[in-house]
Amino acid sequence: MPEFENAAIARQLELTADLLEVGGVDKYRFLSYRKAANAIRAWPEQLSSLAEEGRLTEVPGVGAKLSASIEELLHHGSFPELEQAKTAFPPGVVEVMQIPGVGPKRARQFFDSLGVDSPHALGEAIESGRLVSLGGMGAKTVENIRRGLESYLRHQGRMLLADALPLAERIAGELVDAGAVEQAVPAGSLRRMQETIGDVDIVASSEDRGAAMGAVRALSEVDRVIGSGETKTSVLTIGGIQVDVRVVGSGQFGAALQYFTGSKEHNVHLRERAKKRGLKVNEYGVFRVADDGSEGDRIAGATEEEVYRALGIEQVPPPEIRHDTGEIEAAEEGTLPRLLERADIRGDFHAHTTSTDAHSSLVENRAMAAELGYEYIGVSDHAYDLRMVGGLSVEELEEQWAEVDALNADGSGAPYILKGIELNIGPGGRVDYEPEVLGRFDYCIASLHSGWNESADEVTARLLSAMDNPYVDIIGHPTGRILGRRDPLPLDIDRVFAKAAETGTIMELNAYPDRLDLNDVHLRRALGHGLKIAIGTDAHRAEHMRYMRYGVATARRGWVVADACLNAQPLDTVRTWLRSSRQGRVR
DNA sequence: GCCGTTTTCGGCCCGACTGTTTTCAGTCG
Repeated sequence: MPEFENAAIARQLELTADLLEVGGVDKYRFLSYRKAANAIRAWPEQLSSLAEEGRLTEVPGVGAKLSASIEELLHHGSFPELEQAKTAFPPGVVEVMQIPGVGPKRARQFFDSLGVDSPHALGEAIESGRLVSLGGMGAKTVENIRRGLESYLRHQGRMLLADALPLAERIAGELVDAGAVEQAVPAGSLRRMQETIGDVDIVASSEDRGAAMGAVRALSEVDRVIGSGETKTSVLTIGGIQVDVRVVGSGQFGAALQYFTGSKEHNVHLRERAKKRGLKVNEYGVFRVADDGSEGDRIAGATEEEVYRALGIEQVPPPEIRHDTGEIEAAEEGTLPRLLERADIRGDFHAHTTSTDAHSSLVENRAMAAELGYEYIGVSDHAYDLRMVGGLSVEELEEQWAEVDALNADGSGAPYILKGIELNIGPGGRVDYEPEVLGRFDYCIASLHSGWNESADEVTARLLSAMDNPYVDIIGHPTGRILGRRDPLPLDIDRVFAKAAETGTIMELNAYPDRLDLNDVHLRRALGHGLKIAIGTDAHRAEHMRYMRYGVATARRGWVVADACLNAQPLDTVRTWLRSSRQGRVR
């Protein structure tokens, strides 16, 4: 039942949690829904299979009650607790709760007193002056909420990693350069390289906090100061992005960095663990707890290594995998793998040229590949069937191949160019060109560019059938999602991965910032099927090849190691892998 | 609602900042 994949179940549990929180139930009750949702989102097996085998309670945080609710959800699309919660409050109230400055209590108050059941209705209540008339609502609070609503509506609360990270790095650099702080590092979801970011968190160290906070308020990017205390300053940038900077002493920097990197779930697990050992962790360090319960000696805090070691964890989990999905246990046992790094990458298989819809030439792409230190670069323009973006005819291919051969023979020592293509997966899973043409490419990527109105069975069948084609080496941007704009295709992802394992097909991790497709959860699942991953930037101009950074970050979030990554291999290994996928299938 | 090296019942993570209800509730991360 692919329409209820794990992420969808997690969303329903989170909605239930939010509704229960607005309803004001015991907090540990709604927290348990959230905790289970977190575990389910990252769980490597389909919950529907788990349910059939009666193994749902193997998921941490899922007990007797929740496993019954999940079974109901799988069979009937909902469950009694959710339905009951929905009758108490319309789901729009949950949206209101997501607005900065509004939490569960205020969302409830606005609904009860004014009937506010959507962000839009909240805007009307603010404009008409009804909000300020409520108890506890002063002019300043209402103004904060109004600005929060504005920001929420502007980018639905999230921005792309590739938009936020450069801003955060520029600000951190500015603070260090100004001499206001010793160190400044982006923390939070940015440091974890999450695909979208709510706001920018920066952790800094300085012995003169007052001066540091002043320097933050004086940053050139600042439009407005939201709040500024001894240790934290929040500002809104001219671009409407909220930036929070926390400053601590240098002896506390590691603890603060750890604390503000999160994730929340990771930190909760660490603090629980600390408590069991008679310790306490906060943003200032790791402390012993005295017999009377008061804070005792401080035993760590200057570096993250110190903090984790004080908690009996020898390896520092890389920030990208701090989701409390097994990394703490693995770090403790010392079995965390060495994750893929940018320096491991030797090439890029997904780059377009001016021959179709891109803005850079083959020569420019090759120059960028050289600049990035690559050994090889693939050209993968759109194939014939995608006429609207200038898909290449066989004659045009001959021209491109001649150019590639000439460039490869020019004796310049530049990265080797591989002849690739991005095929379109059409009706019935058919792809462009005849087999004789397909056999002349070094590799073929095949991608779905349609199917959002098809059923899960139809679109999955189309993809499986494409993988039966022995010339299809790589599946491009497998789910087709575009962050903030387009949902993923309704694929049965486990059937896709099983077929890929059977046919030796490699899955792409498309590194383009609004795709990042496969995502972290899918990647981990793909690795579980023994699949290989190819990270491609889908560059439509040479500079886009720098997006490899976000691809590598997403790969790390999915626990990908260099041995599983096609473009972390030397060229002869790449050829071997590509050949083996065709072996025994090409006549 | 979950869970067990403190427990099958009674716990369940921590601190800063803001605004307003002058002693604290709400929000945030």
